[in-house]
Amino acid sequence: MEDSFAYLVLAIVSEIPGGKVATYQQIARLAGRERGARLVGRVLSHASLYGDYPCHRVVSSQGRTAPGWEEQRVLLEAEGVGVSQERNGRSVAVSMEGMTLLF
DNA sequence: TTCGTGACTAGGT
DNA sequence: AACCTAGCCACGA
Repeated sequence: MEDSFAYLVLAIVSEIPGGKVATYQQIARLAGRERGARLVGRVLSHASLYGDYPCHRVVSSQGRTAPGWEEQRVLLEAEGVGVSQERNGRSVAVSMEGMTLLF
């Protein structure tokens, strides 16, 4: 298997301090794969198979949370990350006033 | 090998 | 704002 990229991504994710979030692209860059944002998403979708990681602190460039994962929004709010959702609970996004919290 | 798919992005309609 | 398209990269049928 040799998923060195996966381990690298997970290592980076585990370094994200509470209250802050990173984007898939940011992580991809730190992992040495500028264009690998989708790969990061794929790795995180299976993160539970590798161990426990704060994957809820990773959002899209638009601040969008993962599709079909309502819990993520709750977890972020619990850490003090402002989450603004559209009137109808449509798109959920992390508060982006100064956005890009990263680490 | 080609094709469809996905926790992505950026740009256009 | 929502939807669509074209790049993107790894995987499995």
